[in-house]
Amino acid sequence: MPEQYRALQGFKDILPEDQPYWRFIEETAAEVARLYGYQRIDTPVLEDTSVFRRTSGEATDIVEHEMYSFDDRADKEGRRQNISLRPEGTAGVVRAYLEHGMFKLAQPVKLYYLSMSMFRRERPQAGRLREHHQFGCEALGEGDPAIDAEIIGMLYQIYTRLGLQNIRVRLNSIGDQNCRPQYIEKLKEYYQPLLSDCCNDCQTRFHKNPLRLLDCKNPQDQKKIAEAPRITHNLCEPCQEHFATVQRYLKFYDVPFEVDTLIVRGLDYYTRTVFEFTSTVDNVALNGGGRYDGMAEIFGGPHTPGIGFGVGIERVILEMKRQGIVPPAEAKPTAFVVYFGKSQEMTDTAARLTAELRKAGLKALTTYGGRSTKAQMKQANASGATFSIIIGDDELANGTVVVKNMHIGPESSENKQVSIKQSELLSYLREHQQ
RNA sequence: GUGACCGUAGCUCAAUAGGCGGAGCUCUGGAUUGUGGCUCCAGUGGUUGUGGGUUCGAGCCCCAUCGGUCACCCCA
Repeated sequence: MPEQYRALQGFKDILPEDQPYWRFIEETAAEVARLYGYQRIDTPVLEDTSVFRRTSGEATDIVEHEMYSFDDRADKEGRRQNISLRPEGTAGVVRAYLEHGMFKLAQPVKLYYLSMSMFRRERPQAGRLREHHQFGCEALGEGDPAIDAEIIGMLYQIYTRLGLQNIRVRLNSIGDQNCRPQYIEKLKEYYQPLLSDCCNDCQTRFHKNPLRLLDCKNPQDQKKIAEAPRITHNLCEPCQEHFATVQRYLKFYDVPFEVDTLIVRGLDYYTRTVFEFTSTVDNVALNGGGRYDGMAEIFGGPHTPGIGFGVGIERVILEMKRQGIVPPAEAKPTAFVVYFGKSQEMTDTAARLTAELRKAGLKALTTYGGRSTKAQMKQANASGATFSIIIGDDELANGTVVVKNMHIGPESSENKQVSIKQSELLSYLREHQQ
């Protein structure tokens, strides 16, 4: 296969063998989301670049060097719009909320999206792709901390239903427009005299995005982080109360969370509550989320509090595999029609019976192209079908079929096959399947 | 963007010291001309990622390039 016809770097085909994981996660997530009153939305994969730029923040890594952005073809006036593949889901949903006037509906408006593609031009590695998929929820138009707890509780319930264990839930509050600027000043004051002793990354963080100083993993800086002022000790009164209430409500959902004052998140739009669920194996984030009370105003909309999260489906699948969780398998066929002979009457009969079973809603397979009897039976066996439906010359002559139970093993003395009228096939299968 | 490791059949991997490219699985056919699983036999499948170099001779050594994996950065 010439390399030019391979999938692009960081892009992956999702093969049939992995599809059961996807279906299991999608069905579980959607079911729980509906339980909490969320409604599905799908937004376009392309948006005007400013939708992401203005919300995520100009100086974030995602916007600065990870977006797939390009000029669209020129319109009639020769203008070119710069558009981008979405790197995250929230901005598009908020854009849609405003565009369709959903702020006029009863609030909050609770939306979820399923397996939407996200694109970031990073170097791929385990659990990180250039196209990945997220399931996400956004609750718009409600600032009550109860909804923060609700959304985290819902997420936890989804993981529980998937069978995942040992998931770390980490929670923090990064304040709002009132208290965060003051905290950042305090943090910079603290770091200023230590800066010359900090790693290179931290030196740039200090100027570019001071909150990220707390994110440094360099050993030489850990002590500085440990003694740095905490955001949670510097929240304004309303933020403090909000955070306390979130934690109180969270207990109702039995979520074993820990407050981690060091999680800050990579997007600028977050306010107050932020959270991450991580695998305990490698601490990699399975999802991230938080409150973004200022986003709608960035788009010129009315003040609209909001909170949401995005779950990385590929990462959840990785974690499920690590924990040995096997998703429900695809249903096996009820019947596999085989036929011995190549006459038109024979092939017509096999095709007709197969079609009738399918029209009746049974999962039925058959063979094509007149293979040997043994080969057909092998195919029937490999398909996992409960019954093979066997048609030979004798059956053709008297309008019957042989129904053979493929699940009865070779060592069993149990009767494996019966001859029945073709007209009784459907009712026989309905009666005897599983 | 930085770094490390790895590229042999559809998949998982062999190939003595640089000396005729192999096996298992899968797939196809057969052993049993109308009956699967177990077993046995046979077959299909390769420009050893690509291009150059060293050598009498390169899957193996050297250089380049492309791709993959992993880590850093960052993130889901």
